[in-house]
Amino acid sequence: MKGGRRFVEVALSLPLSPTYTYELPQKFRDEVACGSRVLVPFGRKLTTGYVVDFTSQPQFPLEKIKKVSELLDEEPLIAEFMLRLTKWAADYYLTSWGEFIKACLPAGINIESHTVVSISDAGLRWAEKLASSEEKLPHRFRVLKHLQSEPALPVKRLKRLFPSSSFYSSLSWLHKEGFITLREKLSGRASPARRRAEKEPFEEALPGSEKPIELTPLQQEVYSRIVQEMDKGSFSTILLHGVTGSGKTEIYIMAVKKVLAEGKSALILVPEIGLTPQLSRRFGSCLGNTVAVLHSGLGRGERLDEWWRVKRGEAKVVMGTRSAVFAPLQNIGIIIVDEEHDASYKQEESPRYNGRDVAIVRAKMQEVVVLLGSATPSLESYYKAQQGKYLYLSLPTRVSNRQLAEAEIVDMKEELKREGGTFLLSEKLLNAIKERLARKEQVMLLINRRGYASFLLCRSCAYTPLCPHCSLALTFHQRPKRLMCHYCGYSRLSPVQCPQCQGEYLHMVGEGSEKFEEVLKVMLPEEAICRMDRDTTRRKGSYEKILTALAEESIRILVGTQMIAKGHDYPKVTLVGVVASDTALCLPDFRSSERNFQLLTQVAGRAGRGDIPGKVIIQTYYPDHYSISFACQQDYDSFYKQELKFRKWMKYPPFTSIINLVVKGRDRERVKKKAELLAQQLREHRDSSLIIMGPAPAPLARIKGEYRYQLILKGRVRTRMKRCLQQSLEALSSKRISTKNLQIDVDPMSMM
DNA sequence: AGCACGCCGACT
DNA sequence: GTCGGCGTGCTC
Repeated sequence: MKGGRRFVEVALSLPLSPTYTYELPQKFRDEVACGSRVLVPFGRKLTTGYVVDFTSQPQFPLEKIKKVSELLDEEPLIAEFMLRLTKWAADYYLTSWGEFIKACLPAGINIESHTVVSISDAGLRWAEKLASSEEKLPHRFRVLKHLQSEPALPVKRLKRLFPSSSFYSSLSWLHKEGFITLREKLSGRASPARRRAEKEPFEEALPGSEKPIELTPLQQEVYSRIVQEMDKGSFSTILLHGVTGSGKTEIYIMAVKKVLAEGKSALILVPEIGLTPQLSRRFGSCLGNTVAVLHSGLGRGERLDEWWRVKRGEAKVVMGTRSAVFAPLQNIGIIIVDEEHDASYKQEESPRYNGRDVAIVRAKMQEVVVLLGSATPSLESYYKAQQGKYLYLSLPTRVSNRQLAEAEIVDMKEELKREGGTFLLSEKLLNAIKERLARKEQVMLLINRRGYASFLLCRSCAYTPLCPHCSLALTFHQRPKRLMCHYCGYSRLSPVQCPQCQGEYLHMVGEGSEKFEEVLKVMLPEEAICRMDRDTTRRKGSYEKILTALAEESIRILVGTQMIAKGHDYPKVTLVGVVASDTALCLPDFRSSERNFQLLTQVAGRAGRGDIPGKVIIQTYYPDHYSISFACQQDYDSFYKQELKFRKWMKYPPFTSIINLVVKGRDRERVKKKAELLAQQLREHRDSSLIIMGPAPAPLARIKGEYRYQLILKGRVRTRMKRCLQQSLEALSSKRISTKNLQIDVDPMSMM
């Protein structure tokens, strides 16, 4: 059946949903398989595509079908089940298949062409003539003049030099007249270099070099239950709900060792690998160099090396961030998702997906157990467990009979009535800090706001500098003195005077981590105080540096944002203080209570991990809020019940799904009208599952110049609903879905 | 996404 | 007339 292999269906690494048909030259017919990477002509360009199917009867007119230019690999890089997984993801998240396939290959491996412009002899002569006339030239001649001095310039760069919407018409005019030549140049061929990364932390460690793990009876019980589930050899989801310090890591390691002993491989997902150096170190020392680490912090070469180690089967354990869910592991035995509630599993750029949810689907496709672990499970996972869809296992106590930290609430309303009371530090917290320091212990202080002041306010005209792209006030930073948007990253120098009325007094409202650090240093001048937030950990290695200093006790007080709440284990930290614990509650996010509860519980978990009992002091203006009081009591179940009630009252049941319609484009106002039209059409479909459709609450409504609409569905995103969405979109753009101006971000809260 | 094409008002 | 702005449609 050679004829059946004459044409291939190719998914392109572009945001285009359909697959394209190409003719396969005879010489490739025996080698190409599904999952092969090929170089194909597309429009004027050459681009990388992925073979997803073979046909003998193309749907497309034969005379318009082009030929595959090149076969890029001897063996298909994408395994069959990866094609299935990415196809599922593309359908589910309404993104192109090719983009998802691209996401499961190491960055930079693809080959693309870019157009290079050169000036011709005729063009040079013409440009000479132009040089004499100095009056403002038409766009195309300005471009031509610029090319005089450049032998060859990529179109992309030229476009950036002459930004105008008529750029392409100028270019095609110059081309038509023969003044320029256009060439396609290939780029991006990254050879699978066999360069070993230096400073390789796991290189020396041999498997089993650490002393054997001893499980407590409770851990043993949970582990046996997991083993029982794994031995069934089929798909199931386990939710491991273990309080902070209950020893989930030991269980992960045991499960991975079991899988390795059976000759299978394991995948471990963590929220942000840089934030859990302890965890990756433990895995490394227990399992040796069979562990590959995949995360965005790696350089291109390192990433490629690690990827190939996995692909070749040299590395049997992959530990990585969300993108590692697409790691090319063969014969997988278990998938572990640590801190499954963490928001960083969600990728906010295209292709948008949730690593945890893709992990569950992968586990289902490969018929293995997926273990979701957390001290504060997401509402949706807990809900599934309650429904019996997930197996629920819990570790309600800490190891070594250690108690959970005792928590105390300070009502800041009362504190401010007191003489000498300040916004930032209550008398109680200050005294507690002094007490711990006198005992040579360590303190962690959480202030969940970066920068120096939340915003500036002119005292004479009440002007507040806002982000030009988002509907948010700019945060004032002291070092360097800049105004920054914490949503989109926009930043500019801070004005000295009010830009509106030239008033001299710009009042600073709301304190951030920078200011808090300053205040502390004044109050406790003798102490070694360190701040840890996005601003102080931007440089590579600075994060580890701070944590090492903390471990060596050269830091006595660590001040920081939520970054300090992540899984650290420092036995000398006996006090955790939370300053203004309500900032998270004031966000326009229906998950804000849940996030607040999770943050407080996680940070409280940092206290008392050694032999000395820990203490948590929470300063708040809302001492009665359930997310705070239940976090203090470490009572997840009560919180869960309360939150469920709250969401039902808000019409956001736990099984709600959200579809964000992200609308962007130069003329945003007009596109916004389009989105409104779409909303109208969707409402006319009268799908019973659709309950709310409208602009997302500010400031979610406008981020980075995009407008967001939200579609809130009762229940998960069902096929029927998706079909309706697709139809409406197609009707709207009259053709296929274009992700150019209308992006869909499906944020389903429940799966399977 | 990247690019071509065609329409339209504005202005040499 | 042509320039530049903008919307629309196509790429196997």
